[in-house]
Amino acid sequence: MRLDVLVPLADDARMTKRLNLKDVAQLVGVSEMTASRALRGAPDVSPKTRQKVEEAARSIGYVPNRIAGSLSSQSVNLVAVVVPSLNSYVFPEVLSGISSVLKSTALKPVVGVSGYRLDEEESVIREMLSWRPSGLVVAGLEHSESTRKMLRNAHCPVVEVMDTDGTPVCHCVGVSHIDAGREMAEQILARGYRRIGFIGTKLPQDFRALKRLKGFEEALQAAGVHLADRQQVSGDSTIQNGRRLTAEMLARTPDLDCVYYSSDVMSVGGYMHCLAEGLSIPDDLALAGFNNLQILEGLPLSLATTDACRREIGVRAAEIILSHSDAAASGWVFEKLQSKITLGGSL
Amino acid sequence: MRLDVLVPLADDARMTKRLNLKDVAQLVGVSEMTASRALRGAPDVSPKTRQKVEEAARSIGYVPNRIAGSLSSQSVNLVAVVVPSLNSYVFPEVLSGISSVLKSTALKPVVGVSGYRLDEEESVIREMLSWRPSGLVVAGLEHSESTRKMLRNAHCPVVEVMDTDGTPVCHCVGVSHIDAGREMAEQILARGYRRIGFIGTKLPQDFRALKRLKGFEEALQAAGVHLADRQQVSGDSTIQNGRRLTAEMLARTPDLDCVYYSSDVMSVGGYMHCLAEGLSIPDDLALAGFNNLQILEGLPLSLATTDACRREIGVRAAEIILSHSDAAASGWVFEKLQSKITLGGSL
DNA sequence: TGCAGCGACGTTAACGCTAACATGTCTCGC
DNA sequence: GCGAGACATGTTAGCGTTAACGTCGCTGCA
Repeated sequence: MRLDVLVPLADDARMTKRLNLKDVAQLVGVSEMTASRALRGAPDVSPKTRQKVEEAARSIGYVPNRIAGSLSSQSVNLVAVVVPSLNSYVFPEVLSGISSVLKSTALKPVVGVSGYRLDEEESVIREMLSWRPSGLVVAGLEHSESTRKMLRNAHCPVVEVMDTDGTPVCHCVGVSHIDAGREMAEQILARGYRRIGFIGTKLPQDFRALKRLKGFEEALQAAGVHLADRQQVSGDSTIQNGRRLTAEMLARTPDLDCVYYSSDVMSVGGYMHCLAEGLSIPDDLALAGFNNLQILEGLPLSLATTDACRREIGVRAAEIILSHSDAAASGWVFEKLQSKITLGGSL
Repeated sequence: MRLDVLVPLADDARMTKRLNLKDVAQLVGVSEMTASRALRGAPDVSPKTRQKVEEAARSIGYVPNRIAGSLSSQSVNLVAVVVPSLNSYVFPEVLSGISSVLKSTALKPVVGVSGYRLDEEESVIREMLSWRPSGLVVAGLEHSESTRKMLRNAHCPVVEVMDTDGTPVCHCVGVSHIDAGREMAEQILARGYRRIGFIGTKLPQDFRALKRLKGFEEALQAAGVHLADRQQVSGDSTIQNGRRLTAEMLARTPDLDCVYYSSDVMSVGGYMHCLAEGLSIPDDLALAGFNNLQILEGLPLSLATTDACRREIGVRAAEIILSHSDAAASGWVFEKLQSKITLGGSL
């Protein structure tokens, strides 16, 4: 009687035993400890034994159980990274900076998304800290009080990134968005524009966009200028929204000579509106955005923007985590990077 | 003698005790088990006790140790998601589909990035499986043999997404990229274009882009047409690269009447070249891309593309994970979604 | 020859939590 | 008043791994 057609194939994971170190060890004829050492590359294993263990593990398809390993060794080689969004073209570059530093180490980044909401951020951070990571990188300085408490109590280095306008819990790397807004306003004013609009998103918890607007308006006011128009959309930062809002704003306030956008994504939308309407930039309308996103490169016209040092922020954050992950290092790092304006041809 | 100026502040996490369930339980005066039940919302706890435990946990800032919890309960409420890249504007939308389904459940997505490299994919998947997730979603059907073995042995549902041209290890949700390439070629041919170029990236392991090219060329050949020119860049898919390659290709093959790009990001670059050079689309040059990315919306001209159903793929993948995460469910899901061409005004 | 020293392995006891079972305690119906 | 049953809580024994320490045999040198 053929059994193999009656019982499920051993190939089906559901039917196979969950493999553990003991299986590997027994197969080789050594203790679990020796197998563990061999697979981790720990010392005190003869080359011959090590090779046999590795072979056995491979042959049966053993995957170590890091849950047990981490519980035992009290160490987790993960760095939690909490960002508001992955759609915005902004944070992947921060991640890339982090990864580039971590990839030569034993640490791995793990991403969580907070959706620009402090309550969601709190639950994401709680979840990540419950895995006892070796470090935590979180975008922004604004958090709920419970979040702040968790961050203070976290037994790992915590780096708040992107922003320096506020009081960090611990380490901090970023740029000043108030300064960025202010500087762009000054450049705009210096070029003689006076009928200035602002277009952004309405996310009440996109604090950095609000800070840029704040700095921007302050600088305008210092020159006795007020925003001629201003609109914030409730949706995402998209090219389409940027285009639509620009059209609406120009319809409402036809004498605008310049628009400042909360993001390059939207300023590109403004540019598209101008292209479609045959408006000349900067003669008919000047445009400025923020972030120095990659989508700006390749446009026929170089749009004014401010580089937010996203990649460098990621790099520095990862470096701080590394240098503080041994509990030995102490001292808090507060690093204000200098954002850099590019004026391009749109101002 | 004042000790408090000599010993570090209790606020500093490094100096505080690592809190565990016992601390909470002792504070309330119950057993660890009762505290555990209370905090997990398990039954068999009186409302009064539950409240006291929750209060105590909050007051001392206790964060459960999910490593220990998962080891004990043999269950991890994480779903591993492995994608080639987060920069490409493509995968965040898959993630968003996954998250939208999972957010009403106890499961959380965890993202890993493989960088369009099978060896890196293998190590990322090994790492993720070593955390014993409740499910694994991975982009693509091409994997190293070891990866395939791990996926087969994984004691959790595995869903290969994006692509249906190949043999999945287990569940599969995606579209046929060969078909997508073929259909676009047919549309292009139907409109009378015959001098057709292809522009893409050179990533040898972006298998889906290769499949689109394959389907595209097959359909051309079926009509007796050959690619007039073709160039693959070694860098990323970027607007700038799309623009540059378009310029170079037109310089080399001036009589081109249509270009098919491996991605919308590049076709937008082609569009930018045309804008800058005053070329009329589609009269001077027709353009077609792939993915139906958000960046297409808001452009003055609607560019031809194929919608790859990215969000829906994410949604379905998450649903499959959910319905198979109890080991009871069985049967493999193979779901070929229908990609949809949009011709817009560029063909 | 004796023994320090080292390399290669094994043994034990956690790590922090939870499943499963055991133990009260209180209510209710007869 | 008393046992059945429901509920609230406690106890025990792992989960799979690793840190720390123990053991054993062998080498080399006095």
